[in-house]
Amino acid sequence: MPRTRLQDVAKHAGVSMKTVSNVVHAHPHVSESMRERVQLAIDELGYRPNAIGRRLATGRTGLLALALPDVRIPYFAELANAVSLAASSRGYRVLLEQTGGSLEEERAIVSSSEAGLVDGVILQPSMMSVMELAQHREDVPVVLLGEGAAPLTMDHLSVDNIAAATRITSHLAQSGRRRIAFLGHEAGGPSATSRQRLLGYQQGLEESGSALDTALLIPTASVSVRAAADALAAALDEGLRMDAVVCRDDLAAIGALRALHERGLGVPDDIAVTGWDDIAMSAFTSPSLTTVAADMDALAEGALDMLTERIGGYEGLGRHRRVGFELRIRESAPRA
Amino acid sequence: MPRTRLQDVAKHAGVSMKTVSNVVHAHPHVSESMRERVQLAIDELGYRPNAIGRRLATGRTGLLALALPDVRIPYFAELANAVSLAASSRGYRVLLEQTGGSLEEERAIVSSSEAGLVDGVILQPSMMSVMELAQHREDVPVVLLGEGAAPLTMDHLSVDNIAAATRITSHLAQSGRRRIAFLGHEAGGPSATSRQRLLGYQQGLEESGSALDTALLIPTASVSVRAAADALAAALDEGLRMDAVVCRDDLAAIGALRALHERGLGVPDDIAVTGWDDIAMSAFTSPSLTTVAADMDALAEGALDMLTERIGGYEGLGRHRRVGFELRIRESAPRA
DNA sequence: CGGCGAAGTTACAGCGCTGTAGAAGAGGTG
DNA sequence: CACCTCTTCTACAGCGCTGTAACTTCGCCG
Repeated sequence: MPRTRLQDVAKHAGVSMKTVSNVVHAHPHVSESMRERVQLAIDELGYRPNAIGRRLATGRTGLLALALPDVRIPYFAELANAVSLAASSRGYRVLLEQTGGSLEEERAIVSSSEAGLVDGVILQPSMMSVMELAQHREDVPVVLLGEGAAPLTMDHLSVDNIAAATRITSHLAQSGRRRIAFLGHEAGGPSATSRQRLLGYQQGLEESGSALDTALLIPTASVSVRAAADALAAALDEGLRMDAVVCRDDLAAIGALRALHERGLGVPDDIAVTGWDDIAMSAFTSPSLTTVAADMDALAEGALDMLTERIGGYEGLGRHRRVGFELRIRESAPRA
Repeated sequence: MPRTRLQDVAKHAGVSMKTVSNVVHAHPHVSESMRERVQLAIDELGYRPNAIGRRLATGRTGLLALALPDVRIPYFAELANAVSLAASSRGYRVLLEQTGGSLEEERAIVSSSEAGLVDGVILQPSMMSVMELAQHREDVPVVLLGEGAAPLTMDHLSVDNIAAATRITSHLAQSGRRRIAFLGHEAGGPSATSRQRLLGYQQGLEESGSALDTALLIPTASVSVRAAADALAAALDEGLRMDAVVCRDDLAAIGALRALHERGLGVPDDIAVTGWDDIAMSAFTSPSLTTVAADMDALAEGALDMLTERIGGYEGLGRHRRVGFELRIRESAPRA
């Protein structure tokens, strides 16, 4: 049997479709008696408005796409959670799109062959270049997240990774560490994120008067716990010595903890370790991780704000905003 | 300026709208010359079909809702990833709905006031009762995931948690453990999942001839690393002794590792620990975790299969399927 | 007591697309 | 060459809803 439609309710109540529509959406200018009559008909027929019909008529879908590499990476899970909450508080629902960090998938997101499905897109690019992003068709508003460079024409939210890396490196230097390694940038050319963290690391070393020793830069085959553990293990086994490791992210830090533990090296006594992202787990590793925590709520709220403004018709140039961060000092790299 | 519509392309190419539609969807019975002519018009005008219009006309949206408590919990992130991949291989896209484990949110999912938005729902319920689930309006196909009891009328996929808990408990007993504790069921009345794992734990003890000591049942205030660490620490500090801990999930196990480490207890030498879910992290904790791994791909594929069958019109009774699991034996509870 | 504005309600034309039925054209047969 | 069968294409009516404009009441003022 076909579902009851607005029309059926209207007929049943003996009123126009539009009046039923007004009752459903609690529009003003509907008399109390009419509201009751229509509501009765709605209840009797068990009417539920059809989302698609409305969406077609209004042109708004109430849907946002959130495109990120992989929700299994804890940072992105946190992001998905924050965006999802921020979206639903504004009446939007979130379509989860995993790009797997692949160029094709990212391209598919920004120039989807189908239009009109989502009102806006929140994209955390990892492969697309600025130029390519800039050339995307302006059909749907896009907010960019993350550390990559963003075109002037698009909204962008990021954390000042250079500043954060400088801070965390300085923190290690101030607590007396002298040979501070960096672990976890991609072996096959660092991502924009890794690059910024490396720059900040370098700046932190300079500010504290330490020399940069490129031997202390330990790349990994991929962004994963295993790759980080393997890479650090190999470096140690080859005789590389250090008294601190700035890790590209918490996953790498967890890999580092594992590799150090296996070799009987104490953290933080022999080697201090820092992570990045403040994933839930980082408070519970042994030792717990000193890490950089981005203001995730500000990130999600900011993205939603910019996106809703664009959806609302704002046409200005791209806004490039930074959200805050803080160091969470825990056991793996305590204060001096 | 308004977007170009099917109609515009049709006019531009001097053909009917339907022909353009046929070209767009690569329907058969379109001559080659016509296809070229229409394609040219499409390219010239930069036409992109509007998803909503089609959805209204066909009645299918190509959207599925995935409702789960919280993507930040690693198990659910893995699930979201698997479902998302399985869905996109079938041409569906996934709407992420977080219920926060709250009854209201779960109810809102199954009896959403808006119809027609999604073609189907995959729901991992945590609070709703069988009866309540059964009474939901039959507007949209639903597949249930997880260990809760499911109504006969609805499709359901689960892992045999009792069998798995029996296996992992037996594993501990076989490796010589005698005082095996259970950590992590909810203090305020265990969830269906915890209940089954407890039952399996009990059965595993029985099969190996160990007595059940209810003092070894250690509930936690919530399902989290912190709560588990706190609960186990408190139990140890009160003098409770054990030589193994079956944890409700990997998060609890990580909390346990932490609590044991702080007290100088060796894992697995003094106390063996097992987890559940085989989250990515569990291979990299120190020691790495012996854990139960559900066949996540089978779970996602199975859910999609059942859902697409329902969407395709299957009207039979609910199918209740089990997916496999295996023990991943790692350092925290090695083979005897 | 006619006239006027506001409140409440209705009719109708789309939003952009597809399914159906059938027209037009191409090709083959007796 | 009339007739029939395919194939290709078109016209049109929705899918379920909302925005707009117009219409009807009604209370109230001069």
